[in-house]
Amino acid sequence: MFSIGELSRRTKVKVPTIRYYETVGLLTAPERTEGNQRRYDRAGLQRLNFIRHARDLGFSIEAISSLIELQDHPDRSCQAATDIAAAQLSDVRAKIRRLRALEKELLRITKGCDGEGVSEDCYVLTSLADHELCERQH
Amino acid sequence: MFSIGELSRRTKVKVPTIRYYETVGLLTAPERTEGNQRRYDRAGLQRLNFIRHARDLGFSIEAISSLIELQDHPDRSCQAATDIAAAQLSDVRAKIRRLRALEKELLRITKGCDGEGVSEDCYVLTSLADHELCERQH
DNA sequence: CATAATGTCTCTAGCGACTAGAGGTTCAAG
DNA sequence: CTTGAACCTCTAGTCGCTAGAGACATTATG
Ligand SMILES: [Zn+2]
Ligand SMILES: [Zn+2]
Ligand SMILES: [Zn+2]
Ligand SMILES: [Zn+2]
Repeated sequence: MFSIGELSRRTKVKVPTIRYYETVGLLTAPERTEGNQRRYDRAGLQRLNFIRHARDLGFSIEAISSLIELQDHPDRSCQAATDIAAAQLSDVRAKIRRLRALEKELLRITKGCDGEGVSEDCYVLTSLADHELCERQH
Repeated sequence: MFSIGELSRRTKVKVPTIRYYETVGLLTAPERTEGNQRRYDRAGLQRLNFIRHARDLGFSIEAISSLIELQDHPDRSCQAATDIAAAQLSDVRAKIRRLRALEKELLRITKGCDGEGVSEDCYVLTSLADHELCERQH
């Protein structure tokens, strides 16, 4: 049995975030002391570690909710879990593709000016004003 | 002189977004008709195109504000503009690095289960519960 | 010229995932 | 028993929009 601060230290999740997870239903409300303070057990710790790991991997709160729901029913098919993970992977890949396109254009833009000149002739500003100068879509 | 709807059509920026840009000071308030409706000119169109392009490249509203400020003073040094663009590039690259690490782990995780089994034995769920299974930091 | 349809106005609230702060209570150490 | 850190709830702010309500303006058609 440990306090919210202790749980925070062990999971590296900030105290207000833990309370936030409780209000949105990701964490079930733990026991309280007589003085109304939260006390967590090993199960609470594990659950929060799960949440933190999934958040670090970019899963949404909603997705994590579904995953936890599944975890709580060991006999159910895990199809939903693999679907969620696959969706997350393709999401990440889409983001990478987009960012790579941005990187390309930003590289061209930053290379075009050394910052020694004056705003009027700046390639950075000119490029931003005209998408036609871009090599690809983004 | 054209309406906000016309401006929206020409720039592909939604009407409420245009109004939002005005409230946060990105767009200067345009003239109004007698009936209080906004009327834009060519300069307004150019400015909004600039904003949209910069937003598409991931610049923050604040960064765009600075860039526009600079654009309005053609005689100033453009150092700030190149700094902002360089910062944006390194930001994008940091995001790419992070997402690539996520992609790696998510690939491992999704490969580990075909979704045919049961929640209890699911590699997706097990992996999320234990960061030790991850090959790298993320 | 009257009406109807579409466009526009302001204002407020909501999204996701927190984060910060105020003002008050409880706990643990000395 | 006192002190100070940790805890409590509640509200509001972050970013960049987006959606909706209810009212007014403009434009197209008959
Ligand atoms: Zn320059
Ligand atoms: Zn472009
Ligand atoms: Zn599985
Ligand atoms: Zn991990």
